[in-house]
Amino acid sequence: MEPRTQRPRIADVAREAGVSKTAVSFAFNSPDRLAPETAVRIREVAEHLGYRPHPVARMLTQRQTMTIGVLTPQALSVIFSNPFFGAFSEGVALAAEELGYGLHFISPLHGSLARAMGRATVDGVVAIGLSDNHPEVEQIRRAGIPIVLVDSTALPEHGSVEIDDAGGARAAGEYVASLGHRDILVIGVEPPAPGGPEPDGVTSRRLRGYREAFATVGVTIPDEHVMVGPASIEGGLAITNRAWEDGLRPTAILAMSDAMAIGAMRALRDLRLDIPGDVTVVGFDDIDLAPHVDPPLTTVHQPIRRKGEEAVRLLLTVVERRGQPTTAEHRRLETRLIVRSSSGPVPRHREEVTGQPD
Amino acid sequence: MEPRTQRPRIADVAREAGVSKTAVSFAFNSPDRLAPETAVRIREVAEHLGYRPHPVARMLTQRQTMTIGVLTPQALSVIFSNPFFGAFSEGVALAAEELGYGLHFISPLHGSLARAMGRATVDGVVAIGLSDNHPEVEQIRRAGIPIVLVDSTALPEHGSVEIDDAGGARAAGEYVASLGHRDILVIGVEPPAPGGPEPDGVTSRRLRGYREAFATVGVTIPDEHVMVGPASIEGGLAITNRAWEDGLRPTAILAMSDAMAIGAMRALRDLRLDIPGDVTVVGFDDIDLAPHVDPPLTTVHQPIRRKGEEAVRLLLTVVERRGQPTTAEHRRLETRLIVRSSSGPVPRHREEVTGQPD
DNA sequence: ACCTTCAGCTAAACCGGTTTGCTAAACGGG
DNA sequence: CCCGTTTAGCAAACCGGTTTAGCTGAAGGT
Repeated sequence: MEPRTQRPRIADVAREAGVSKTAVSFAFNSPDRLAPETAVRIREVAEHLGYRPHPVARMLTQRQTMTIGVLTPQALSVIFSNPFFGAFSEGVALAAEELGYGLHFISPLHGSLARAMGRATVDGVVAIGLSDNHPEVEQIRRAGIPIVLVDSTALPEHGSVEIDDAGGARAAGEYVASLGHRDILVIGVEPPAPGGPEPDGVTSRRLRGYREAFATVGVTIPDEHVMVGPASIEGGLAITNRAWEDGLRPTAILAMSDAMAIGAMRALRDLRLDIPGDVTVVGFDDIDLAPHVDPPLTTVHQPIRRKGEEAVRLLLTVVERRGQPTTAEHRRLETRLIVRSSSGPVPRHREEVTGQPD
Repeated sequence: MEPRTQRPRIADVAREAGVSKTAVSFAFNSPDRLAPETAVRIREVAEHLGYRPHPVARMLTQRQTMTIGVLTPQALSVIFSNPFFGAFSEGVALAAEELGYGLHFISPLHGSLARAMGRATVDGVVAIGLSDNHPEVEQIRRAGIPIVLVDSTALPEHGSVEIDDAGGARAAGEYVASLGHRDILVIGVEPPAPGGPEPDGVTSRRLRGYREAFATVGVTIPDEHVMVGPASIEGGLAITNRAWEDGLRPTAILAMSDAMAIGAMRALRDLRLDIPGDVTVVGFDDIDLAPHVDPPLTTVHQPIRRKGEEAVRLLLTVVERRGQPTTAEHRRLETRLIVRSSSGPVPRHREEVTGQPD
């Protein structure tokens, strides 16, 4: 009776080939330290037994995993629904694959990101959208593994990649203002952790840009005209409906994500409103599908894939020179406004009622 | 001079707390085997030292990684550009997160999927689009870890989740035929490995469905009217352009992926053709954005997220009862045609020239 | 003939944890 | 007060590899 048909171990190969474990290890990792025919024979025996070195054991001894993590404060099951994240992952994957690293996605485990980090066997992580006031941010930082922050509150000690959020938002705002719009609804992405006001997150930076733009024409966007929700089609849809229920009748919507802008357009259409005839909609991200939606979306372009790529390259430079205390590098990528067909001038009948009231 | 500020090990905590390694381990894993105050003290010392059990070492001893892999024969950097994959991953992530498993994406490493599998520390994998004639399929199978096949050639020994490809395609074909179309272009997804004809892959199954549908009206779709490429917007765009350059002038395009259908629509628009006035376009997948593109896409709906979820649940039932030789379960999910606005009757001026020639 | 060198291989230590088997002290019942 | 049981904690083995230090025998040099 077979004891159990287990996966063969290195010792099994060694016994079968009549050599030591060391020799088997050499046959795989440094064949030059063995007589050529011995190496060949060992590999034949291994092949015959179906032996593959156990990756976990190998990781343990080599003290590296050849894997990088993508850390998100949101559940993967929600963030994957945003095409932005797909494109970002594409960039990450591109660089990781090129450099021979595997990819591990890390999201909160039973509500705790730190716990998920603890389980993850990675050499470094790219954190996306990790805000400064995340309750576990300290634990995560001190995990002792290299981190690159993307779209997060930048910190001197970690590398970071971000975009010119304020600039992009300002460009969008100025453009919309120049079309004559004065009654604006801003749709923002919900801070990952429902914690505090996230003083310097992506949402705040973009909001600042919008506000700066309107300030130049003497308009302030009141807080009640800024509504946040999950960065998805449904999120944008729900917010727009809520705004209309609240009695808001903006002539333009500035959304901080294309997915949300698309949701907003859906809601507007359901309200029998024309885009851009009745309402102008401007997104943010410029996802692949932005030119293909109905109507083609005016939006702020950002180099999403490149953001992923650069983050990985930055990360791997610090991963690969373990020890040397690298000075953290900070990169900022540019944004630019892309005007398509979802934006237009203020509708005639609204021109008088808007503007500064008194 | 500090020897090196390393990550603390269990022995450091043990020494500092004046107990054995065993006690430290117990403090974390089975506190009930220790006096309460001892457990607390040990955890305090650990916290103070910033100790976290090393995940790799833990995996080694527990013989499980609490991670599942998503295996794709394509590079992640290409497959992530298809929204279908995003939605699928969403389903996978949903089930994995719920059950406390992490997610690892496995794609070919330096061209070899088997090598990538070898590196990956996972308890099981969900393989998507792994065709039977993939050169490394045997090695992957014999890796000795549980596999569930999705959209792949099903095999009795592994669990599988698939959809009614032929049925969905047939429905699309019948609908298009009923609109009077007789001159069809089929846009298919390229088999992952450029190997052979992939006799029973997704592409073949869907093609069979299309052909069955047209057979009922006495039309055969010639091989020159079936063109394949990467499942992306660019893929669909390129194929459509190539078809027009080849002199093809179909009145309807059946695409096996929404992304490709969207690319096809872009190409048609660039050719100054109206959709559906001049050409009808039908997709496959029904991605989230399908209703939002211009024009809203007629397509075959499949439960993408559920496919991911079910695959993971299937996988974990076999992962969790290691040992018992489970009988592999095979699930097939339904598809249905969703008619939107990208499809319509054959244009008048084409009605006479089409039909069965002689 | 003797020493050195080198090729080819091995035993043992190690990576950082968990688990098993055992011991010593405290407990408790009669 | 004695003996069986429990409690608290420890040493050592183990998971499955890699790596270091060292051994052996044959070739090469003089």
